[in-house]
Amino acid sequence: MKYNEYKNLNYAKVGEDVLEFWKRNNIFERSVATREGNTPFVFYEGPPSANGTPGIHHVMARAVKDIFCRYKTLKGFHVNRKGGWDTHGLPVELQVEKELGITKEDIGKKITVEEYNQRCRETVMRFKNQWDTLTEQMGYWVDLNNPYITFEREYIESCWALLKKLYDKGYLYKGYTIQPYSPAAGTGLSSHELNQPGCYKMVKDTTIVAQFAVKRITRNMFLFEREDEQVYILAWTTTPWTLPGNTALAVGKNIKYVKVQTYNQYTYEPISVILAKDLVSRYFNPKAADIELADYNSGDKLIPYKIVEEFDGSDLAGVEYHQLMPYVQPDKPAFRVIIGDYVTTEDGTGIVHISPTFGADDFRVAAQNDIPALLITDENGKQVPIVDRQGRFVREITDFAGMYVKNYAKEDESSPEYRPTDVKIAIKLKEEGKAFKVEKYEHTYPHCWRTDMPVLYYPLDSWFIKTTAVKDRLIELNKTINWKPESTGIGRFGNWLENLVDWNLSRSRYWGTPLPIWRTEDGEEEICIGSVVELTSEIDRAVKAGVMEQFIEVPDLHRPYVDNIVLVSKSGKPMYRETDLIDVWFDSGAMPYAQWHYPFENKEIFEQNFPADFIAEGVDQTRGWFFTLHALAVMLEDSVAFKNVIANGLVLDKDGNKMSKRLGNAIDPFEMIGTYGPDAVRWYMIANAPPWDNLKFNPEGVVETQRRFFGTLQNTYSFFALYANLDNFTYQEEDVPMLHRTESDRWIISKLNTLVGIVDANYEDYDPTRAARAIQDFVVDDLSNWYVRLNRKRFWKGEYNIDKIAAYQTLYTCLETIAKIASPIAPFYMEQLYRDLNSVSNKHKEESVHLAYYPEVEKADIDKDLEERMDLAQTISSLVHSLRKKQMIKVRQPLQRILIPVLNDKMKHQIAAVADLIMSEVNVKTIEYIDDTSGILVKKIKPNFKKLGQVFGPKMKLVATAVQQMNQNDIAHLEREGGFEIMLSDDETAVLTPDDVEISSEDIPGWLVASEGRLTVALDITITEELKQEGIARDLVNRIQNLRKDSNLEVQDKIHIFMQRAAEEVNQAVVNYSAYICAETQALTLDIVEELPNSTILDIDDYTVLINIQTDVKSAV
RNA sequence: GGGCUUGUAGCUCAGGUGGUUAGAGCGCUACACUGAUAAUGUAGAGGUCCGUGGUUCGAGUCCACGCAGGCCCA
Repeated sequence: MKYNEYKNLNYAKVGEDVLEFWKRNNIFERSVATREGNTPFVFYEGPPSANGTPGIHHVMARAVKDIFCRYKTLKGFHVNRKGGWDTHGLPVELQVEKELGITKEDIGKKITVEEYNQRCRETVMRFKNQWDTLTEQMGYWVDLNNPYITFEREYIESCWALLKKLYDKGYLYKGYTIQPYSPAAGTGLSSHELNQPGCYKMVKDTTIVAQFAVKRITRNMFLFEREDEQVYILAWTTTPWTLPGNTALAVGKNIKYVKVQTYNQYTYEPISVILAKDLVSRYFNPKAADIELADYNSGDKLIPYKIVEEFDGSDLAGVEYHQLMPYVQPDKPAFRVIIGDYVTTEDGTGIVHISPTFGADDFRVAAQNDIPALLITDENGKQVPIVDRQGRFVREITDFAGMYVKNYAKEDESSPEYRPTDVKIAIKLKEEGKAFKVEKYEHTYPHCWRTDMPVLYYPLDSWFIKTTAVKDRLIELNKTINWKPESTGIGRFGNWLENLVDWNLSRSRYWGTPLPIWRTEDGEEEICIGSVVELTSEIDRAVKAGVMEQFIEVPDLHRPYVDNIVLVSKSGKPMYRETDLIDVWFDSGAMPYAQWHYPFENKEIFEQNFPADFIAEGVDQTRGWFFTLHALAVMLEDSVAFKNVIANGLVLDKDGNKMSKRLGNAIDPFEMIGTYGPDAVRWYMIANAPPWDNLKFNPEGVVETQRRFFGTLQNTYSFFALYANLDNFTYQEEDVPMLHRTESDRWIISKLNTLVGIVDANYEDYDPTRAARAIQDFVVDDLSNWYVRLNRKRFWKGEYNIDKIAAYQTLYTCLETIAKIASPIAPFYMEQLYRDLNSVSNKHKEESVHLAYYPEVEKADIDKDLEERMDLAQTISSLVHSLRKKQMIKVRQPLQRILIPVLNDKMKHQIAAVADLIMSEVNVKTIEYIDDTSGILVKKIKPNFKKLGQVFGPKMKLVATAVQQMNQNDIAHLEREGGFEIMLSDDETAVLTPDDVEISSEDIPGWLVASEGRLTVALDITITEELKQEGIARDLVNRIQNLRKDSNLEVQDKIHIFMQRAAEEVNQAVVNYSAYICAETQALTLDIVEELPNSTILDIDDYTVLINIQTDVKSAV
């Protein structure tokens, strides 16, 4: 059995071959099955939607998921991964509408709801094949055979069961939200409809800056200076018709406000007004600033003003004022100043008038501050706003009752009698002294695309889940979730929970999970259906009661089928389904339950798989999937839904721009994988930036990863395989005890074990990037560039002895361990590596690395001293190399010795232990150590700032100066006595200990030195005759090796060398080093001849040498 | 506008709890090596650590205010 050897490994082909192997041998299924009965590691798949093609960012997101599932499998956990598909929602609907060339209006007219939904069902899985292919090719292991699909009957039934549970707990209620509404068309508009071109138009509206009179109560007295002072808060509105609905005023927390004394320009009354400081100049003419308030005469054009006080927005919060237009009274305390997060000083007065029924922001801040909306009770006893659905003021608004708030009656606006309602309101406020300023203002305003009439923001019926009822629990449990990165959990998600509003479930659409609530027309009675069985029996009742003509089986829980069902209430009235669909986020948030058709079946499976140990999705899901999972889990199970979560960032193009098909900068994942193979793509994405940072995806980076990491690893394996095959090393021998292995063997094994621990800790901490980087650094720097480089000869030279076996075993262990610990990130390549090794050695019974187990850290094999001295060896070698370089002495020229000043015994022993390595690496004969006793060391002293800073603090500078002024004698004194007194000032001294400073050797007089940190190395550059000859010998070896290579000789081929007599130094070198040359070049004989035809001319420094090598001695000469 | 996040060499990124010469890889330049060779090694050039203030004996690191990019929300 031989180790596979590859020429020009094709990484894409590795992917294909390994995939084939996995499929043939059911490796994925077995990686789950072989862990059956072990502790489960629960993973939830956030379902993608297959109505679009997958992009490169999906590779990123899924690589992250895959890594931890594979890792946990290696650690022995039982990791089920059920796939899933998200199938409902607006994107599908829009795509279908676009393809059919229809709009929402046409549904139910040009096309039946049934046909429409059928189209959606077909469209949503259109690219499923592409998704499946990508899943396979990128190596994302997830069960695609039994996925959950959100449009399936069982799935929807589970959603219904959950909704009913919420309903029974009192968490489901009908309320309203503020939505764009067209009174002329009598319908709500989606934001999508509003974004149709031409909907936003320039209009000229009457705007009012209204004066809200501050109440003269104790709470507000800080705003008043005099008994008779009238203090008003100014607020601007472009929709005066909303003023009767005012219940609050909003200020910005950090905005500066001022109180200004002035006069009302319509009534000439003296007033004090409050507005944002930055906007004073917009309402007051600076020319009037110098006029005394007392000099004002009624009717003067220039109105004097005086800024008398300044406040922060937060000071104003809580100030109460008198209702501006007291037609209707609220049912709770209102009319006070609140903080609004969206208030600016860009226009208006920096104070915003709040009318909760007519603005979405208004509604939200009012709800957050417990400010009621102004509602009246209609003839049905229903609470309704003060503007009806036709856009008219209700009866209660006496002065304006029945008037359209906008011109929905299509009156002739050019007629001299025509007065918009807004103007009438302005006139009334002017008369009452409540208008500070009225003017026309031109701005854009949305219009209904069908009627061309202005849209109102208006409360429309909506079903809600009362998430605010469990807000504290949501926050509390969120704190137990391990978020990566942490800031998403406490920041983005935490803030979202802090500012929670009830979850608006309603969607006025067709393709989605229907709301399972039936109501009587008066809304008095209702039922929430929680299962198909319940629905069937209710239908049965309805048929018996006669509200339905005949019994129908429910074939599909979608619209329109459920809409055709009429149920009967307790009192015998017909109940119709609330036509809303529910938010698709409910579908995905329900997946922990619905994927198992829980609670109808699989109770045990559900319980074993809840909550999830781990989920991962894009950070854009924070308020989507992450929230709905969390909210449902808290409300239904009083539990978190997931314990660990990675919120990954975006994948941008190499310039940091968002990828889009339109801009043409989108990267095709299939092309990437096809070109570079799945492993390099995955490794690049994971190693380049932490998943939660945005990734600037540059294909050149993939190339680099492939070359630098996979290339190096593959080179190392090839090197191993080449010689192991020659020596028939199959790891059949007993492990060579560590004691009998070389320093470098023990070093790399020590490093390897350290690595295994680091990588384990990083995976455990859900930080794949650090894991990948640690592996990469080990492979490139430690294993390849140091261990293999230093030990090459042990592999290809000499007989198959214990030292050679130790080398093979060591390198084998490193490669195999890397295969295991890197397999979660690069599952294909590492599989091949593992199998290439294991199929020869049969060390493991598992035929796949993904069935194997994560290696244990052999603590006994970790030797920190050894790692430290190898560091020393590397640094010393590097210093010597740099000295050689400066002197232009090539490494092949041996040198006699290097000198290393040692500061203590430990350092000396540490270096001595790796002296052989250093000597062979830098080609010198001996290392000499010099210490204090030599008397030639020049030492350098530097303060230990960290330590001294803590002691001396502000006097640090004095200490530092004193330390730097110490001479050689002082340093010696300090070292000898363990203390040294320094002068800080004339009358202040301090005693230093050796710990307070760092002492290093600086120079060796008369030598060529180089230093780094505390290490200094001196090189003896004398080249004796003997060294010179050895250098020539080594050069000859080198040239002969080249000749061997050029002649295409195999590594093990023996040769005969003939050299024509050359310069005397060369001849001498050949004679003296004949044995060495022969050994190195696998030569059986080396002869100097007088005449050598057919020879190769070699240039060695200044010499010319004629050489001929032959495998057959007879053909020579 | 708000919340979160990023900003360090031409590029991609490291830089626990503050410590005085800010690092790596790639790229660039020069040299070396040549039985791992479509490799490798050594050296060099390259930095207002986004800006401005502040805290401190000492700030890439802590604080404040900005600037620029990104995401989510409005």
